[in-house]
Amino acid sequence: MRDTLGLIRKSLKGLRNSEKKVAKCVLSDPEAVVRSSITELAEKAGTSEPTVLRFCRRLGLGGYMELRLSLARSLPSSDYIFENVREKDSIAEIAGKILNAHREAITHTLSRINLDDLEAAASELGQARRIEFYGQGGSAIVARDAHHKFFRLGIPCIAHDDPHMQVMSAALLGPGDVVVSISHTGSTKDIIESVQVARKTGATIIGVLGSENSPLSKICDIALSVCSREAALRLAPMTSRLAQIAVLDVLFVAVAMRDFGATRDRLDKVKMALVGKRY
Amino acid sequence: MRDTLGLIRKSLKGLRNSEKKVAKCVLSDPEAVVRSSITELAEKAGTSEPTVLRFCRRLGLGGYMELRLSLARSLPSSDYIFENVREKDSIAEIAGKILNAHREAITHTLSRINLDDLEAAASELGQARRIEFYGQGGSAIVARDAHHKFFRLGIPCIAHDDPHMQVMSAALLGPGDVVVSISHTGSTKDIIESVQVARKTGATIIGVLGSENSPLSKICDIALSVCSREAALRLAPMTSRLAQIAVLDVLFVAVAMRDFGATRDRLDKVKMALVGKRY
DNA sequence: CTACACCATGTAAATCAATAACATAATGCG
DNA sequence: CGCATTATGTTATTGATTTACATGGTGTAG
Repeated sequence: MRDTLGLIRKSLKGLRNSEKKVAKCVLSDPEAVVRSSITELAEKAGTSEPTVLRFCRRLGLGGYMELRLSLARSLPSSDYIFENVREKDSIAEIAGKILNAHREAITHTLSRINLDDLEAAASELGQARRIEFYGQGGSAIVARDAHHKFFRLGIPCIAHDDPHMQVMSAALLGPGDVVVSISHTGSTKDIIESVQVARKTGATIIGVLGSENSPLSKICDIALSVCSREAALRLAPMTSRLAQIAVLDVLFVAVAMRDFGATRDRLDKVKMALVGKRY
Repeated sequence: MRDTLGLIRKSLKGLRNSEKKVAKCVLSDPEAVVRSSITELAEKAGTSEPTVLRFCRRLGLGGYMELRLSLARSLPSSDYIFENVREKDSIAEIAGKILNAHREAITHTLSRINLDDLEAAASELGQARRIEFYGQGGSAIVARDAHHKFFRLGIPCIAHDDPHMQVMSAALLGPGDVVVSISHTGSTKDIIESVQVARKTGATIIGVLGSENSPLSKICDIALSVCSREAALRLAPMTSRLAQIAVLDVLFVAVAMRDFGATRDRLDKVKMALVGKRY
């Protein structure tokens, strides 16, 4: 785990009081720490150098230098992260801004996501008798992508974007079945209706959502929110889509790893089937 | 410009001989520099500390510390980048590995992609009378995603994953039309056939591909290759898919920025149309 | 061809930051 | 209430980075 900020957040409770002051200081302005000496940070945190050092050690780092280096790495590597794309931007600038926003979204998702929920979701999916992925519009693409991965695991899967198909299919589910509802806003009427129908049947509902508090998050058994500051611009939800796909990748791999022997066989079969389609 | 390695490469010719030795050393193993003291680097480069320092200054950096920090930032931020997911991995480890692989893929795509090609592709797409996105299997998802973005720009678009629809549709194209062919392997027969048909009509072919030298790349007018070391594991092409989506995001934004006034109106209309679908 | 000058590079010394060792203050428990 | 233990700060040491200076080489002009 190289995500230093996430590591600090997780370690917070196990820290001494004055070390906590250091942690707060680092979290509030990591950028500054990279530029500061240990003396400066100690002063800013209202404590002493050895305390800062002890803080580093407790994080599992060798020393203060390592903290700086480690922070420098996990920090957005660019000046223009949250800067919007402008009309006069060159293609190089646009590429830089967009791809950095994407990278940033993934970084944030990694550091913010609730691992217990992730674990629980993987467990549910691994035992599922049947998985249905629901998504509308842009999220339909995420749903399809998820379907395209999970069917390889030998679990009956389907992705539905048609709301009618969703409710009809949802009505036929039961305990042991899992619905993965994908939504950027978490307030799309159609999805919410489909989920409500599925819920009544006793199926487990997992949400892959773009925002923390939404109507949909409240009716999911497990709600996974990706970080979506939807940075670079307001053109279309791009970064959150990428983050959602990434989260489903993680779930897919986690499920695949539950019984890797069997998975490997199936994946090989899938691969072999495709050979004839290529030159 | 935070891309320190790029900066070093560009500065190479303006350097003194012994400074060049330092530069070579840094370029050959930047990772090591982050962990080294100035003395170690000087020794490795067969020169002295002050030379290393002068090298830093010539790069516009304050000192050796800044070089280390700066390198740490521009380097891929993970230890386990190319490490495979293992069966016994915890969910936290899996998430770390997968998301880092994704981030890595985006970073590499950003640093490797040919900006002239990207520019040319954006220009073609911006002037296109009609855009068709072709992709099979996993790439069909990328094609759909692209369609889902580009149609907002008011350009007639379609995504086809059915090979029959592809060839039929391709046969009806002509000069001024653009085909975006998406393929991970670049050797899928169906796509290649569709592209060949489209080519004969005089349509422009843009390829968004996973590998550099493939049959498909040879018959594209513009071939954009994403970096796809398909890091974490062999389960399914995940990182390259993400990178392909990211590249299409960049193209979408670049095209959108060509006439931002008109684009903004259209995007607003799209957004307004969705309002009634939400709570 | 030689000598002077300047530029590149290395050596040695000084400074400053990072860490270790130690001392003191605070807190908890018997 | 006092002792013990732990948290924190002070001082000292070490080791890194940087500066100042000296040497050696190279190019040019006399």
